[in-house]
Amino acid sequence: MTTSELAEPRTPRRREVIPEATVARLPLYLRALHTLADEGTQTVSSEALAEASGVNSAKLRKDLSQLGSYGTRGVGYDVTHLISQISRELGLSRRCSVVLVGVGNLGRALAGYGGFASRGLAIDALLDADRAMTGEQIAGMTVRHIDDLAQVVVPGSIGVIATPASAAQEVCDLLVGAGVTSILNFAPTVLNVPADVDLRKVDLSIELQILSFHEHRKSLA
Amino acid sequence: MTTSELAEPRTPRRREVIPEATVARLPLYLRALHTLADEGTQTVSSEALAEASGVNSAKLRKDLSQLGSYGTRGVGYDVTHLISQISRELGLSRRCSVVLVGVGNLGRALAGYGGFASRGLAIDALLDADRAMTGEQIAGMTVRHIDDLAQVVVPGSIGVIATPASAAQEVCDLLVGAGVTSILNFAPTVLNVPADVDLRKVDLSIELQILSFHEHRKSLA
DNA sequence: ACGCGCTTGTGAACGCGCGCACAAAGTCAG
DNA sequence: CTGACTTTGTGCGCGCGTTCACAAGCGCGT
Repeated sequence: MTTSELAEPRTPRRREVIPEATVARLPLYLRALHTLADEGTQTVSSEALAEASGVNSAKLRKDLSQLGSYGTRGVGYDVTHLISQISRELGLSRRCSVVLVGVGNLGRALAGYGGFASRGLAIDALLDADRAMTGEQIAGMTVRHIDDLAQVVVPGSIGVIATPASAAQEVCDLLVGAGVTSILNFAPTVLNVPADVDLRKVDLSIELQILSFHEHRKSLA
Repeated sequence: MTTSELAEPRTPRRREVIPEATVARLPLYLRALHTLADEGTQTVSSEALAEASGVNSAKLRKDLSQLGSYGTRGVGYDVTHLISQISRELGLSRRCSVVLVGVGNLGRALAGYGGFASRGLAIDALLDADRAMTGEQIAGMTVRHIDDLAQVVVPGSIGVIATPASAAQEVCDLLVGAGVTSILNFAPTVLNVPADVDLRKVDLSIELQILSFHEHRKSLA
C-alpha cells in the first residue's frame, strides 16, 4: 500500500458520482437561490434555503456537500458562489442547445415558457412534420420542417418531443439518428432508445391521476 | 390479546395502504392497457404488460398484487377487468372535477390536452384573474373570472395552477379557501398549504436541467 | 486572545423500494 | 385423469435515500 492505496490520490474532491436524487433537487435549490439573489440576500443558512426550496435542511446540506464544501460554518452559504457552483455542475454555464419537435398546443406553450431561458436553457429551434406550420413565427423563432433536423442539431443538443403519441417514436428515432443523446418526452407513450441515450418523460395526466387517487382515498375514509 | 390479536381480522384484502411508488405507476399500466384494449387484446401476461409500460415484470406483478389478485396463473390478466380495477382504485370511475386556473400559454395547452379526457379527467372549468380573458372560448369552455371560483368548485374537485409564479400562492390560497384539497402546481415556485391538502408539482424546466446535467457529464467523460 | 454560540458536514440507523428466484396454481394436450 | 408447461404471487436480500443527532469549525463580542 505504499504507492497506490487509492485509485486517484490526486483528486480529493468528493464529486466522483452525484446521486440521482440529489441531481433532481439541484434545480430546486438553484431556483430558490435566484430568488434570494434578486432580493439582495448575500448569505443564506441551510435552514433558510431548505425552507425556500421545500425540503429538509439535513438533506440540503448533504446534497450540497456532494459537490464539495462551499459553506462557512457559523455563517451559511454565499448565495452568488453557490449559484455558480450549482450552475456549473448542471452544465448551465455555457448555453445548452435545445431542439423542440412538435408545435401543437403543448409545443407552443413550451416555446413561450420563460422558465427555460432564465436558467440558461433557451430553446434554439422549433421543428414540425406539418409543412403548414413551417415558416410560422412562434416566440421569436421560425418553425422549420423536421427534415432540417440535422442542420439544427449540434453535439450536446437536448431534444424535446411534444408531438402526439403516434408520432413520438418516429421523431425519437430521428433525433437519435441525428446524434441527440438526451431526450425529454412529453408524449404519453413509452419510447425505445439505445442504452447510451438519456430519456426522461413528463406525462401531464399522470400527476392528475395520482391526485385523483388520493382524493378518492379521502372520500372513502 | 385473546380477542384482538389483529386490528381488522375481517378484511383479508391487502389494499390497506398502497405504496406511493405503486400509485405513481398505476397510470402507466392503465395507459398501456387502454392501448391493448384498443387493439382488441383480451388477455395479457405480466411480461408483455411490463414491456408495454416500460417497467420490470416482477415490479408490475407486485404492484398489481397490491390491489388484490386479479390475474390467472398460466394465462395472465384480463385486460378489461384490469382496466376497471385500476380505474376504480385511482378514483376515475366516477368523473372527477378539475378546475384550471390561469389560461396563459401553458393553461391553454392543458385545456386542449386530450390525454386528460381519455382518462376520465376532463377539465370542467377555466378561470383567470385577467378580465380581458373572461368570456373567451378555449377548448369548448368559457373562461370565467377567478371570483367565480366558489361557484365551480365542488367537493372533491382538483385544482390546477397554471399561473405565473408571482400569482401562484395567492391562487393556491383561494383554492384552499374554496375547499379544494388536491392541487397540481405548474408554477415554478414553492407553495405553502395546510397539512390536509395534497400538493403535487410539475416543473417543466427541472427535467431539462436534469438532462443538462447528464449531458454535461458525458461531455467531460 | 479567548471562549461562546451559531451553522455546517457527516456517521449511523432506519425504512422503502427494487429485483431475483422460486414455489404455488392454473391451463391444456393427450 | 395425469403430467408438463406457463404464468402468477411473493419471500428475501440488497442498495439507495432520508433523517437524526452530534462533533468539528468559524466568526464575533468582550
